[in-house]
Amino acid sequence: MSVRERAAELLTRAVWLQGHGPQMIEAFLTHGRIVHLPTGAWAQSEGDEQTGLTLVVAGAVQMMCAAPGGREVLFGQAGPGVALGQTLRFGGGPRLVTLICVEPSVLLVVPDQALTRIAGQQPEVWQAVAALVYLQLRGALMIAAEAVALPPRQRLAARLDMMARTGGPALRLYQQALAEMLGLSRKTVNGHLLAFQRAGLLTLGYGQIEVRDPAGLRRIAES
Amino acid sequence: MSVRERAAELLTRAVWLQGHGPQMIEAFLTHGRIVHLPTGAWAQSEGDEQTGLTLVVAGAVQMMCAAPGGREVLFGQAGPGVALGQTLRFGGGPRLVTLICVEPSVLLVVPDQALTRIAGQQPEVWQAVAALVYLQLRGALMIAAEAVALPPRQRLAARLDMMARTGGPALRLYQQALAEMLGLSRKTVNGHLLAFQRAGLLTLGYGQIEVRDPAGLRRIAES
DNA sequence: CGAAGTTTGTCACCAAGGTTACAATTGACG
DNA sequence: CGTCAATTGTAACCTTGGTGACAAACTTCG
Repeated sequence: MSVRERAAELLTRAVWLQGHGPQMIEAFLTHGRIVHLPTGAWAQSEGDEQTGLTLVVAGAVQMMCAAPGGREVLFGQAGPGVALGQTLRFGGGPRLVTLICVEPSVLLVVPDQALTRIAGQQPEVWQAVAALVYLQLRGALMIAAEAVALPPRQRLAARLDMMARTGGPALRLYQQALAEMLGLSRKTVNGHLLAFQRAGLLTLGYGQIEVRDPAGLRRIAES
Repeated sequence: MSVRERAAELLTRAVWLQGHGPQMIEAFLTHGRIVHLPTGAWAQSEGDEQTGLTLVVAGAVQMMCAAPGGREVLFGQAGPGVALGQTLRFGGGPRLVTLICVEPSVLLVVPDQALTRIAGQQPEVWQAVAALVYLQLRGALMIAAEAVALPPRQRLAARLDMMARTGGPALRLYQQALAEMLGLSRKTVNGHLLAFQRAGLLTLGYGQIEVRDPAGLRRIAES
């Protein structure tokens, strides 16, 4: 399957595009650009194309955002099918999220200008972008609630469950990264992960976590 | 000044409405509804008007959202001028945020149907709503980053600075509520607040915190 | 196959917040 | 004006995570 076909399939499944016809997907593919990036590369770092819409087609990216004091904080990791929308025309200000590839990745990038061009033919594109932003708001609130309300053990379980639901049971991420995005130390995360493994909830590997019992994790998260 | 005039003034200042003419504000006031709510009342709890746009005109509301396990988590408090947009037509799903009045409050509520009616005459209303959602996304990410990256003391300072910036230096909230939305115990919050007061950064009162040195708080948050 | 770098598992010590409880204020309401 | 409920200030004890460091296991290059 070609990269383009893969992107089209992911867009077809996207929740935020339901209700829009295939010509919208066609427009994204036509006016957007497929970029291949190596591990460690930053997405959305080229001049005036800093904002727009980005779809992860293959690979995985870490999502970072700015915290008080200019720090960049890792708050999540996204695999194929995840899209991010950020645009200056909605409220302006700098880019909210920075993407960094944690493995060689393929992205579909649709810059603001391209969205404007698309809007010339299909004004509903803004509704689609708005729906995407709304989805992101939901995700961000989820993360905030998780961080504020849950103690470390529950927070870890909740996040693993969430990631397994969106990206499949085999999670490819390092314990260090997992610790960072939960605001915990690696030691603490490692300790709980080992306990979860002993309980049969998951299997640990090198740079990999295989979730075996999502329901069990959810039970822990809610305890 | 009448409630309606007050609402109009707040909307005129709203960042997410910049670029839209006064007829948009007029539309909100005409198709929306002014509601007076007592302390403890829930906003947006009436049948099919559960989603839409809400503007706090007077008073103060607590913002809660759902955490894993069906818990409701307090994550912020909003005063006059703050608006929340949530609509089923952007991605669907249940309401993201629940509002509860912490004092007698006046809200301008513009339900989904009203927005649809407005859109009949002014399709740009969806762009305004999208801009509002984008603002909320920024806020939610800020809270998430704060919770994940900052230790308790810095987190408290950062939040106080943020609240003072949006709602003025005299904050009307209880230490218990402040502790909840930061994910800390009241004892910890109280301890740091007393330390801040000794350092001359703020003054404590009964159900009130008066920020005197925002720059000092920011310095602590970034340390 | 072997070496270098990275990731994971583990330790001891320490600091910091959580829990529970109680007194002292303050505000609200009758 | 007085009572009651809520909020704030404070204490002792304890659990828990953070820090820094190190060995073992795994990848990935050469």
